[in-house]
Amino acid sequence: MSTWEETLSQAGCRITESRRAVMTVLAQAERPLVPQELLALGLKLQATLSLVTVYRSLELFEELSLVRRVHQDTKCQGYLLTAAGHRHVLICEKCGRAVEFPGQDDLAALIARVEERTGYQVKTHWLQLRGVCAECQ
Amino acid sequence: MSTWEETLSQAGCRITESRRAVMTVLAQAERPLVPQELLALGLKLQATLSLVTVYRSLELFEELSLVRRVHQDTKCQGYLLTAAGHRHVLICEKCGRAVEFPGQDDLAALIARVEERTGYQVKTHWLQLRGVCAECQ
DNA sequence: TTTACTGCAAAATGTTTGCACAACA
DNA sequence: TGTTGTGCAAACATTTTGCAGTAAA
Repeated sequence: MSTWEETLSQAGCRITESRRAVMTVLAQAERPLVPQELLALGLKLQATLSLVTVYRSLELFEELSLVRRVHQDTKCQGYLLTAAGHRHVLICEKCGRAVEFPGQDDLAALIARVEERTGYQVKTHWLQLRGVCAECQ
Repeated sequence: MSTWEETLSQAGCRITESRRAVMTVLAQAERPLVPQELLALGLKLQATLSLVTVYRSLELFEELSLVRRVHQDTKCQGYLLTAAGHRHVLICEKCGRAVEFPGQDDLAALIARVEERTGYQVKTHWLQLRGVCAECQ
């Protein structure tokens, strides 16, 4: 039983073919996929998969922190499997390939300075980088 | 003639009452506003303003870097006036009030490290903080 | 007076919901 | 066997487009 299946079980949710299809597609993806893409690829694994179920699966997975949404200029509905402990995303602007990297410590100083200057109390942060991957350079 | 009007003129665009309304509303806003909100507030300044025009104005303004889109968990269509030279946004999770702050230098070291580790060539970055503003604490 | 801009209506997209049936535990 | 989950259809929300009239320059 894989990690995500355990997470689902422990949350009282069932392991279904549809959810397995969505998860498998996400696990094989190198770039953020939108619901429509997930449906198209998922249909190869589960012939009766529907867009509605993709949406509902993503909602559940996001709640359980199994996947994360990636926001980009034009589309904000790309989903990526969550890499444990890692927080930030770097996306290739040519092929869309995404990698995650850790980095919360690097921002501590910056955040402290911003808090002092603005009077805000910073709770969460969100950093996203865009560039060109090794193969597309 | 204000700065945004000059920018529009130089781009060969006209200064219209509708665009003036949208810009005025944005200038007075303390938090990101979505098209619907811009319409509602803009109607007080320009009685014939339409949602279509709000969308078209925002598209133009964004192209000219007069406004920027702010992405949040639930909505990604909030617009904010661009503060010259400043890059990052900090939003209060209680009242929505947003402030911008400079900060590109702080990330240079982090970016250099990520480039080395991933092989990517980083072009742009995007940092957004969420917290509680002084008044909401 | 020219032509960029606007509003309307409608189309195109994207997302959510109600409901009866299916299938996981 | 009892729910939870699914697919369908339809509702809903959001964004875009075609077009004729309007108003900036």
